Amino acid sequence: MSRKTFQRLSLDVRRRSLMEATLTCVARHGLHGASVRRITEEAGVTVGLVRHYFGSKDDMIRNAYAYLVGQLTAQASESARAAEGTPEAQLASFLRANMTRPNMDEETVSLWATFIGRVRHDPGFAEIHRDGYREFLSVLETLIEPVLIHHGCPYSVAICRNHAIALNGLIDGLWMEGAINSGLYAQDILPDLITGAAERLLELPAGALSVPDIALQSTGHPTHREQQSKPS
Amino acid sequence: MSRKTFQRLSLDVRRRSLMEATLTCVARHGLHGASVRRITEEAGVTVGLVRHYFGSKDDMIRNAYAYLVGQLTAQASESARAAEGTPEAQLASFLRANMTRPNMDEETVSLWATFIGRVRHDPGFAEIHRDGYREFLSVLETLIEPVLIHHGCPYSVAICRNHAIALNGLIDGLWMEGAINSGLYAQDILPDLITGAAERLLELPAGALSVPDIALQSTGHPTHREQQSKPS
DNA sequence: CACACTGTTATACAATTGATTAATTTTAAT
DNA sequence: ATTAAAATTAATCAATTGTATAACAGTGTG
Repeated sequence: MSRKTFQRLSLDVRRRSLMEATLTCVARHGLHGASVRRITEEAGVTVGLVRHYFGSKDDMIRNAYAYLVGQLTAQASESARAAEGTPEAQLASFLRANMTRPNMDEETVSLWATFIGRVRHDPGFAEIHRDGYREFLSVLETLIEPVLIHHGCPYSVAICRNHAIALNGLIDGLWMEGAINSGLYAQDILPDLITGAAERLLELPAGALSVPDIALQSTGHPTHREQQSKPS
Repeated sequence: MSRKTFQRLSLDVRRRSLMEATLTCVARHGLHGASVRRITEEAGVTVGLVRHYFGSKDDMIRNAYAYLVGQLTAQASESARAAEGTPEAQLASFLRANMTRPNMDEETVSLWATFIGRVRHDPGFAEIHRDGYREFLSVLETLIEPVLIHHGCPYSVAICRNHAIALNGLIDGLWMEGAINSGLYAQDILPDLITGAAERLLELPAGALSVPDIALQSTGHPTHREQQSKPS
């Protein structure tokens, strides 16, 4: 009967491995089914390590949530930065990125929702959520501002912020319902749908955010844009 | 040591009492903290009744989720029906109702999010969610249609449906982020914010959905509408 | 009033939970 | 090679979990 062989990993690597295993288990079995044993088995280690790297299971889960939110906001900022070209193209690319993989992913949404449910009663979760939300709003404002100015729309910090709040609501709602997708509509209508909706929300001329020939390869659907998204 | 005295309640009453206790516990402690013992204590009964009224704890929770979704959609339909007057006033009233109590309630949102997190991996939950979502979309389409027609907007079933999807996303997102409210803005800017956003989303003339003097008492804020929506 | 029915309580049970501790093994420094 | 530090395992703990079962008690029926 020999002991399990193991590797000593650096603090960062091991911590991240445990947090990712935590997220995997929470997504798969819910918060209630994500036991320390399942998580550590998923990470390929034994239970004792939880205490060693995090004080407790709850602490590990909080850290995993922060890790998830960090990934999400980083991904969002990334999508925004990656898009080049006009401010319109950047905003459009950001919106479309949130309606396609990998950003719009059912497992991620499940995770996100599960944690959101704990925000109300756990101050630690609340802080993590608030920071992520603030960051997302900030990114949106940065993207919206030059578009409004460029089109000579009525502009002020307050207007821009209100637009960001509304647009964030739209993104969140479509992101969630779209990812969970109940089969009531095809998911691939969403990129065009949100583009049109954003144009109207910001009172831009129709088509202001639609793809200008090139420039949107990064969304994954470069070639076919067409009929289905035309509400008018 | 005497036994606990008790009342024999009708099947419906007892079942509902157990489901409500379940929702209370899930909201307060999360799915993982909502044990059979806590739930039955909350309901004022002993653990054995779970097996008697529901086959298992999981079955009870599924039923509680369906009960919650039923309440939510009923509340939404109610808000829609309660509003009288022009189609614009009805839609406006519906939107505002979703941005104010009792519809916009942090505990309800927490519950909703917690359950959404299980939709992906539990077919029972998925079906319940889909039915609720379909109902909500249907209500929205019914409200949107006459408004579009009345304003001579471009109209078709497909257009109306796309508008409903977008508007539903907007409502869901704002409802959730607003209820959780992280203190990044005042919650009471939301009724006016969503009204304006909906006007632009549907390409209605500015002010088409703003309160026409009376007609909106049912939202709970009849008298003061104005100044506070300026975040700056 | 006695009866049967069943809603309800009380208790027991095996399984799982998160936490703790001591014994080991890896790793790096000497 | 030796040694010391610490990362990791393995085993144990009391507490809690969901379920099952038998005893009890309230309710309406004859």
